[in-house]
Amino acid sequence: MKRYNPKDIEPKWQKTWAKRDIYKAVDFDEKRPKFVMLTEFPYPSGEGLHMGHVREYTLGDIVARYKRMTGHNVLYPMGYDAFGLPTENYAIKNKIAPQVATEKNVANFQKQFDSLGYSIDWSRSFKTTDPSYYKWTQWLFLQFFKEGLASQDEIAINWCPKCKTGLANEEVVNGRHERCDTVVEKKYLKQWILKITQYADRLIEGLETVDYPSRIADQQINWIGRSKGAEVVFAVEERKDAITVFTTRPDTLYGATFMVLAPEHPLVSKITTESQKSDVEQYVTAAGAKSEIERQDTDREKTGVFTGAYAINPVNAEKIPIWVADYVLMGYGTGAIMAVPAHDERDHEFALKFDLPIVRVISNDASDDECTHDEGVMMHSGTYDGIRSSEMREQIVADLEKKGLAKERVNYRLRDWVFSRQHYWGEPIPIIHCEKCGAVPVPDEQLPVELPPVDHYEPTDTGESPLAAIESWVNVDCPKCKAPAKRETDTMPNWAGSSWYYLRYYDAHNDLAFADRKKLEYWGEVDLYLGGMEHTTLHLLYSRFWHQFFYDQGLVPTPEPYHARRGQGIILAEDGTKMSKSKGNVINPTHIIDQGYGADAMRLAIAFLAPYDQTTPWSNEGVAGTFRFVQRVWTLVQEYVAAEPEVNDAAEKDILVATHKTIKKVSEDLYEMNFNTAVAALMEFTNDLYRIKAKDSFAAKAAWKIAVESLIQLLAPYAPHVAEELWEAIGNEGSVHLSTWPIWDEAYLVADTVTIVVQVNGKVRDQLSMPANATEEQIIAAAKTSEKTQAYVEGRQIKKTIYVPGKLISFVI
RNA sequence: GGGCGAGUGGCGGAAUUGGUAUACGCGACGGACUUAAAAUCCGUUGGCUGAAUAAGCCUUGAGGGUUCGAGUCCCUCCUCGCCCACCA
Repeated sequence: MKRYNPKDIEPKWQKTWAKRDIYKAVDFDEKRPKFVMLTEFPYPSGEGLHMGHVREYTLGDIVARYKRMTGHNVLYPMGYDAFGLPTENYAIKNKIAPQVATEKNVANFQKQFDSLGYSIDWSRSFKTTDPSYYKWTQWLFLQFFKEGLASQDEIAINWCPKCKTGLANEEVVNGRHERCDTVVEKKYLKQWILKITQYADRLIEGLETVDYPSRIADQQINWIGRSKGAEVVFAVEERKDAITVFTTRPDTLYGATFMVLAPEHPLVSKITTESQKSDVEQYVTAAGAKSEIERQDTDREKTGVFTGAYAINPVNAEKIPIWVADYVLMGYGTGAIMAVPAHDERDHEFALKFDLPIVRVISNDASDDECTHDEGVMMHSGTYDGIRSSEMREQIVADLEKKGLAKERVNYRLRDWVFSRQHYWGEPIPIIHCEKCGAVPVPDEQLPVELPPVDHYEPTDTGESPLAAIESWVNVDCPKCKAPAKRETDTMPNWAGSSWYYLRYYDAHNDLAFADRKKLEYWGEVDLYLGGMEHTTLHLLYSRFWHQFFYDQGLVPTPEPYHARRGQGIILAEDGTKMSKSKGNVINPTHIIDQGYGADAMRLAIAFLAPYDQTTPWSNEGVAGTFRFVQRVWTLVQEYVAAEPEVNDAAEKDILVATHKTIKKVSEDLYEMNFNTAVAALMEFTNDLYRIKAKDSFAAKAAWKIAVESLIQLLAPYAPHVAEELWEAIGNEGSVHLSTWPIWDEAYLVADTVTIVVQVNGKVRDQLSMPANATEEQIIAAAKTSEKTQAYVEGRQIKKTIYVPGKLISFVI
């Protein structure tokens, strides 16, 4: 008998599958239901695939294979998200073109992909850096531009001094650039902006129509941060200026005892009085010099300075001082607040420090000197005294609105998307700047605007991309008026190409459109999208925004891109910490395969490890375990093949019951994505078959045939190579992966005998094996007379008997 | 400070949603095979008391409650993880 050695079978089948092209997705196949399985495409770094990739793609592959075997026309595609900083940095360091570095890395990734046995339709693959792809990224950008959703503005942006580029709000985590951990700075730059805030409500509402886990939906809703409130106008005393504030608590207006402007607020310099001028200027300069991290530190003591000016509270005409303080942020609301120290903790702290008046306007359970934001009954609020604060909230805005001093408003935490990067390795923004015509889109027939070759890829300190140095490329004629004009030299962020890539899989090689409408309609929504939780407020949000806009433009047939989203957990190192190069605890999936475990054992180990969405440490011993399991299956099937045919039907019933039980369990688990318990069920099944074999050898050949075939088929999504090899070994024609998934027969799952648990006062005292058709009376009688139960029941009064059919009897004494 | 989630053997994790807690795997221990080891195969393996594979008690982060019965439901508390955060 041949021993199980993955090296003998895995490369062989990988080649055969590629040659026979068995994983090809068929456009317009109407006979079978379609299923689009998507996993996030990788960034082809120099390091190759890591465990996180392998978990995601393996689980995706298991689902894709299962769906294929259940009769679906499956599209499981893969591509490369290749623009971005790591490749650019690599190119700078090694003085090679990023195009060349990308080719090299992609070739390496491809080799690794092949060795894992994924059922990907590679005919639809592409890189976001292919001009034939980014032609359409540019074209789609121009649709935003034409609708006024992409524009260039000079605004304060987050700037990474190390990467020398502007960043989107989503890329800044705790004041640092999420990629390189450098503290970001504020910088005023002319930047391209995508107006994602215009889709804020749609991005929230759309979540109700899709199947996302609540933690993903909640996180997006949280990030968008919709809050309902009102804008209220405060006049500045003895001036024509007015300060508009945003508040979610207009009910506390009578308690506003001062106002605070952000240091960057344009009114600061205008309203500051002569005597306060130097203090205010000093404060504003100092605030500007602080890093975002310092600014955002909530433990910091409040600072601020009085402007010398006063505002008039519109509800009671009271004169209240206007302060400047950096706890008010220019980027949220209007950059100015009305301060209500009695009902807002930050204002409270500020008032205490600077000895400002505190006026309580809501009466509730809180003690007098306590700051409380709870609801209650109004006080010190003129004619509103005595009504509920929640009622007051609506009324006061309506009343002020009549005087033009307030209006309802919704505010978002979400910021518009800073979309330009001052780097070489990205899609050029297809705009030409003409002195006369302004920003002019590059005409469709001139797309793509290809990246020109340059000598130096280094970013500059000036906020200009290296493309600006290539005069022959920059200087062009205006497409409109033919006057001399200049190309936009900023490029798009790495999130651009990934915002629509799934659509390209539907029609990867189309030169006339980003995808053919009929193909978009045929494939429709992505049925299942598996990816990392870390993309919830980045890629996932961005691509939903793009898709919703495309839908509005009539470019795509569905309002949302992904029907169901699932996030897989992180695989930690064996010591339970995050894998990292610096700690030297990185597990390389390729090594595991090469060590002799093979792809099948590794795929099983990944599936078996834990629920897919759980963060869990990796275990090398775990792969050893799944390898042993594959080996046991291998040996069992080989022995079955070699066994002499018999006609004895000794264990037929046991074999078929185990088989159908397992088919049911594995099918249901796969449907629910409970990969770990499905593998456990396959292991149990194998153990059962070994037990039956030990007792009766391979008698009941007919039943064994069903059992072995089912085992191989159920195993196929997890361990595709060994399943294929064994499928052939038992004499089947064609691929197991194109065979029909077995169906269980409930008839085998109805047991003749059931185990009834006997409890006395809630404690288990005995188990009875009873015929399945035994009546309640028979079971109670048996329970009462059982030897073990008697010791507890004898001589006592049974107060109550509970009978759960087929499960238990409980006596209360 | 706000939102979400989780605490079960030495470890990763099961538990039909209120009905035999610890499936499956790892590790460990014992045995078979072997000159020996690896590999493989067969056992045992939550804790305590017991010679026991007799019997009993205890056990799902802690404490209380509901129930004939709670890992599962309710209340209080503790710990950990993720996301957001001077967001007005």
